[in-house]
Amino acid sequence: MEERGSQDDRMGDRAAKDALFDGLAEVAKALASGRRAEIVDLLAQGERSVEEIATEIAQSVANTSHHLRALVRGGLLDSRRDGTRIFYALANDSVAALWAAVRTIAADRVAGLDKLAAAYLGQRDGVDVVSRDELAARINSGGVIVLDVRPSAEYAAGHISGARSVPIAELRRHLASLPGDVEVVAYCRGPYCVYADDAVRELRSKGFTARRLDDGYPEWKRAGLPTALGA
Amino acid sequence: MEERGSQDDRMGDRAAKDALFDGLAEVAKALASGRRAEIVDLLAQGERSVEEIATEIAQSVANTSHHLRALVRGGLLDSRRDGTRIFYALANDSVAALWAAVRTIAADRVAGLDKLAAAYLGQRDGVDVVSRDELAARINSGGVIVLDVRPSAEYAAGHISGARSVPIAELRRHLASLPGDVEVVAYCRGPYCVYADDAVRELRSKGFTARRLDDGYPEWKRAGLPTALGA
DNA sequence: CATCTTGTCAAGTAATCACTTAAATACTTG
DNA sequence: CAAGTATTTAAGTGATTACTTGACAAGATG
Repeated sequence: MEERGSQDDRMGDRAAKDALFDGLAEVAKALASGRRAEIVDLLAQGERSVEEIATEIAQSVANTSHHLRALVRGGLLDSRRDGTRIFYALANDSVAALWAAVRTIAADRVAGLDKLAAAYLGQRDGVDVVSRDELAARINSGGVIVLDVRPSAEYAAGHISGARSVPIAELRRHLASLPGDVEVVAYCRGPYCVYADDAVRELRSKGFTARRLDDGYPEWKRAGLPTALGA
Repeated sequence: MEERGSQDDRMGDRAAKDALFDGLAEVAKALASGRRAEIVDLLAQGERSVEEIATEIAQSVANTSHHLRALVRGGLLDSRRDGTRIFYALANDSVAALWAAVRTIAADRVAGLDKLAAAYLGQRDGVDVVSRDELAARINSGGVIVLDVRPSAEYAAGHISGARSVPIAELRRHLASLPGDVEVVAYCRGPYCVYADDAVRELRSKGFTARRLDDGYPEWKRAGLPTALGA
């Protein structure tokens, strides 16, 4: 049995401090798994049922349910029941801020993340980006076509004002209806969503001038830029 | 057999996506331990050597070194050598933002965190708080005494402009020199630092009007409010 | 009510993590 | 270069975590 120094006594109980910081770390623990990070990234688009989430992250429903519980315990998610389904959503805006901070730090400072991103998103050499602010200005001044290449349900739940819904799977079908002399900007779920990169590569290979928004719809909305609802 | 959109492609994507999000989750993993959270909270005050950190979190130097490596790997810390010592510091401002987001979510939404905080900091019922902005205004208009109750080395490394250094251990000695008719505001390392709470309780028990700043020096500095250096 | 759908819980296994002690490095100073 | 200090690495152990399969619980619907 070791005796605590007088310094520790003045600082309060060591065990209590440890417990408090363990409690604070619970929040980080909730995000400390690639699968749970995928869930948060997905739910930044809007609420989803357990089954939808399980499909999206390619895990069993039981395992997904387990992860969701961990995220709720960490305070990152809320759930609500609607009929036989339970829908999960981000608890509030500070969760989106937390996820954004994690992404920023990872992109700036985690060794090898650029390679992992390239492996998933494809070579980004040919994919130029537009910032939110630049795109907002271009939309106002005209002369740009904005494509929302997410699944159409996500477009319906909220999209950039003036954007056209062209899910990536249907892009080929819409190529003919795009004017060839206007720049196209594609966007999707966020900086680590593959749809916009794929769309830009496809468009460029067909002779269009195309770039991607450097992040996605959630960031656009969070920045207070104009959005619209419905089909 | 090169079919686009075949199952093989999707499975390849899946592995790459998992790897990418595992990489993003590395950042959260770095914070996902109470001891590492304590380290980040401490380093928000400024850089520290391994030994100082080990003492502060009450762990062996070897174990602390291990935790520090994990934090560096997650991109949260940088280190520099000075003579025989190695000093660690937060890598940049987004790490402070990350830690602030974690604290906000934990305080708002983690069940039982209020009890853990009370157990460490003591009952906060009698400890009223002042916001940063209110304190900044009060300092400008005069009529308030600001006490920095952190160890004097931390005061020297940076403090709120106009604050007086009164380490908590020396508070009793300074009581006589404080005017009884002016409000006293104490601050320390942050919302989960115990010094300011202890100081306010001590001052109030001696008849002073006293409150604590609701967060601490790092948040003050991050908000761009006036600071000063040196003794 | 019985039955269906959706989601959660339980038990088990392999992998990872936190911490310990002991030894090895990296640098400074004599 | 040798000695000394500060920090990292290695090896080992008990605890925790992620995921699997199979069973169970809560509502919705006929």
